[in-house]
Amino acid sequence: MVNMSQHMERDYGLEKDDKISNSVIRRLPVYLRHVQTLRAAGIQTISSQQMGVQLDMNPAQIRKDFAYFGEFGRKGVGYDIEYLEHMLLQILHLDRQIGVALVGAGHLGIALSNYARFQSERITIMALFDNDPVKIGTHIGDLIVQDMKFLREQCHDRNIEMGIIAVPAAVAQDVCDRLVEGQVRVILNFAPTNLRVPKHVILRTTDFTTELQALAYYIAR
Amino acid sequence: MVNMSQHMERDYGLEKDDKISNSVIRRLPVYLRHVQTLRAAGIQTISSQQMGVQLDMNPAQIRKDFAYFGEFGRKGVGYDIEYLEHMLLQILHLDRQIGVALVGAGHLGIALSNYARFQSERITIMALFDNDPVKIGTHIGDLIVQDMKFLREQCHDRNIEMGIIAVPAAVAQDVCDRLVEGQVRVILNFAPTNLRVPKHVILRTTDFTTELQALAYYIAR
DNA sequence: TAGATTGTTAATCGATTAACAATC
DNA sequence: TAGATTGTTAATCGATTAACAATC
Repeated sequence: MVNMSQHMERDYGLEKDDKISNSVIRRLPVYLRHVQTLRAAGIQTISSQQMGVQLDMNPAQIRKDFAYFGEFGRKGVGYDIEYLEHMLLQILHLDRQIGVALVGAGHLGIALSNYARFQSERITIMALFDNDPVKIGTHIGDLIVQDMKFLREQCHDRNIEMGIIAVPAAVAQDVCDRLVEGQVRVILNFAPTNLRVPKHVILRTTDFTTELQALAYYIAR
Repeated sequence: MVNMSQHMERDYGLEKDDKISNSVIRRLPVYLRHVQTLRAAGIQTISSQQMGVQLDMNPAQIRKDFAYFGEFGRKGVGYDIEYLEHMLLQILHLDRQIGVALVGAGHLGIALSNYARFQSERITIMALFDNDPVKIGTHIGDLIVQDMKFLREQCHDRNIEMGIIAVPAAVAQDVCDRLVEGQVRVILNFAPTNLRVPKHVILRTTDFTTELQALAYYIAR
């Protein structure tokens, strides 16, 4: 009995984030983007059925994904677009500013810094680093490229929550370690290499080479 | 009996590529990269056990992935690194040149054109397009930026097999349609938008915004 | 031969889809 | 009320992992 009650308390404590799978999480931004498009078009309500057709997805999956986070819809009616957008933003923590450190001021880094600013104001690149003396001190947008030796302290002092690695593979692990030392817990890596992070750090690697090579499989078939 | 023989013939025709799942295919470039690292370090043989530790993967999964494509290993010994690399390159069609058209000569496009050349010589960007009159005619590496109005005919005439979309979301569908008209069957899209392609075209979308937003979920937890 | 490791079948796990009662 | 659509449980599908006979 004691065991059971402890177990239930623990479940209650974790509440809604009771291990939502990554597959679900990665679909949320897709829903968000679509909902924003619909709102811009002046649409006010949508059913999972309609959304399924528009996004080429199974309507049951859409309903189930939403239901993990509460009851957003109205039976017989569908989902209110504005409310749905509000909830998706909240779930993804995009209802408040998220500070990001971007490491690497090459073409990819510059592309990313433009991109992120345009697309989603709440994810804000607060600091940009490189180790090239020629680049350090130059302006990119409204950011100044800083020496990588300040990476750790800047992340820590400014409470930066996310790191983006856009440097060559050879130095990616070093950059990654510095981010972790600076208390960054969520890292997006674009370098084509397998990075090692402590268990408490979330790392996602997505690199061009791997994507292209995987797609090459489908050629000539 | 006639039906059965037809069915078997069809299976035989599909042979080894009898629907290997995308999850498997996407791991192949990871194996390839690792095997190349090992070879560069002068290592000649590896077991699925060792590889599992190094890549933080289940050894049974590694063996099963390889086994879809034949018997590469030696029982009691492991896999010959050089032979494994050879086979992975062959499976991914990286043993011959693959012609790529890159659309978008912004920072992302330039980053991609550097990247792809360095990493894997066989995936070759053969043509680069943009619709900005200022960029058209300029050199990027050893490529000249061409007007997008030549996209379709160039892809068709030069037998380009893969397309990369690195343009803003607003024009991505138009670019995509032109690639398809030019007989390109495999497309990697970096624009944050849901593109429509005919069934016979393989499309993979990977965009920064979606990745960042999905990762934002894991912040503050 | 003894020890190691593959290739493959069976068991498990997890994610997607179908079905339907609840209800707007 | 009748028709529509959600939220959720059950069924299905697919992918991962364990286990082990075959064999180097």
